[in-house]
Amino acid sequence: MAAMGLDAKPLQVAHAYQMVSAELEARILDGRLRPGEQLPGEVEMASLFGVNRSTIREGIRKLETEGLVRRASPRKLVVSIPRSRDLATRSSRALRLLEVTFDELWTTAIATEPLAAELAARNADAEDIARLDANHARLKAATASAEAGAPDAGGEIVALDTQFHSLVAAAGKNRALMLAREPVGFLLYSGMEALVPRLPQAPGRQVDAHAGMIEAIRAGDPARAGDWMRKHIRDFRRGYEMAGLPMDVPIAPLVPGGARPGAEPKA
Amino acid sequence: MAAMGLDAKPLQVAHAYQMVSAELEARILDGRLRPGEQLPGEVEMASLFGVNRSTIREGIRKLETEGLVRRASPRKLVVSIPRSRDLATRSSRALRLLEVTFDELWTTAIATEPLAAELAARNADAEDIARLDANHARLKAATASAEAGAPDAGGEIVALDTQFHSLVAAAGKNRALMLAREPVGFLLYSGMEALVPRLPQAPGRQVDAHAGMIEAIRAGDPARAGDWMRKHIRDFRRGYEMAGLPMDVPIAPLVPGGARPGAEPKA
DNA sequence: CCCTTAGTAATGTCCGACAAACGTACAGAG
DNA sequence: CTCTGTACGTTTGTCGGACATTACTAAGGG
Repeated sequence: MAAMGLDAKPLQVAHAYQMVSAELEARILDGRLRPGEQLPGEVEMASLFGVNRSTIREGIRKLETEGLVRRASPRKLVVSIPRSRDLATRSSRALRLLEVTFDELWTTAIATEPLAAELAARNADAEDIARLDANHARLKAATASAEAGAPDAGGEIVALDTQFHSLVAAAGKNRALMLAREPVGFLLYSGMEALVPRLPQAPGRQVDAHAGMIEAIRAGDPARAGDWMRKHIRDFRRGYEMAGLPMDVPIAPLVPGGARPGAEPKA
Repeated sequence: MAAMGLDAKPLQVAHAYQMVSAELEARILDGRLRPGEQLPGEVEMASLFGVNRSTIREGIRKLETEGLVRRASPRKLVVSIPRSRDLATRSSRALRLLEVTFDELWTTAIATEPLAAELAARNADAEDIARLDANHARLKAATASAEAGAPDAGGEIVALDTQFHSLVAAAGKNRALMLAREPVGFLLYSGMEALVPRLPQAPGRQVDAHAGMIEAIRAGDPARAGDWMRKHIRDFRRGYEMAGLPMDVPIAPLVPGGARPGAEPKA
């Protein structure tokens, strides 16, 4: 019974909890339910949809996970816009599981990050610049303590650098770019963790580049901000090369030291 | 009671179903559970974690929504890598809810799309080019039927254009870039829906640009492929301007014709 | 060896129940 | 009069059990 006129249509049965989430999702997406609006309680929804409360719960769980719905307080369920923070985390996780290489991330970053810097130079307001300054102050402090031989300063430098680039993107006021670059940046800059111990001069160069970029953004000079960013990103790659780190292997391998036997699920 | 030394920490209670999903998620992310591996049934997991089956279900629902787990068949729950398709859909939805403007999307695209074209020219294999050719054939057909006055050809042209750019990105073999550009492209090219009826010559120019790009990719000429893409994207903006469409308003407004009264939730 | 068929087991859904927490209303203290 | 504390009803989170449907499995027949 190979072909009888139909070509392998999925035809997945619609489960009740999926219909609940699909229905609510549709109402949110077409504006019938608007962000901030509160949803009725589980019991009431159960009677509205004509299903059991357990089913409603599973449907809500799906929307909650998708970020279309959020708990304003433990008892208030409100419609909301997915936070880019969460979306970025998800994408970042997926990229890690896909075992993307340094090269893939870097190639993407060299396209997005300079643009973010240029936009920042055009659109940054006083608050953005204050945040960049604050970040830079903390980076200088962390760099100093790293040079003094502090043990855990590397991790903080990575976190601050990641944040710096997010702040630059945020200052650019382009939400599409922010969402697109965030997961890439998050993963790419985490690769610096491996760089710091092998290249002691890296943090110093980084501090200079950040300083130059902040200055260009403050001056409202897009070209200069973009140039600093390009230089900064290229420098990162050069550092990676000099440290002898490979660019064509997963940046964050799934199983660093091999899977441990025992402690298996399903026992 | 403004400041008393603590800065509003969330301190959210950990619910059982959250611990279930968090535990499984941790095992997936550190490699103890590997993609493809099958998970035990709900009853067994319930006894393993010492919670009720309903609780397990809610936890699994979360992982399922996140894409870390998938049903290979209705009875088989396997660990999986989130599909970039799903992630892109989510991000795209979020951008729409955020009411991003044409300008934001376009500015991001002018940075990512040419890069995708360049990478495609470097890395495309025979299958990629075959897919591009197939897409282009269908686009030519749709364009012809649109010029002949077919009613619904506009929608197909949009879908084919969106797919074309995805195919180009896929041919570039950079997964980070694919993930970053997909939601932006999806939303941006959907804006062409409004363009086609007002600018009858647009599809023709589009066909030419796609043809040129495919040719450059086939020839393995990154610079030319990138140039075609830049031209194509700039042309899109020009078309948008010429059609008198605004660039600084949401590309896909949430409430197109105003909210309808009645049919409100919570009756 | 392939196909059919019966049996088993798992999922999806429902029902009912209860403790803990959250919100609210009200009473009392400052 | 405002603030604090308490009592109450409500809602959520979790539990236990139950059932129909339907995948998988394995025995049986061709």
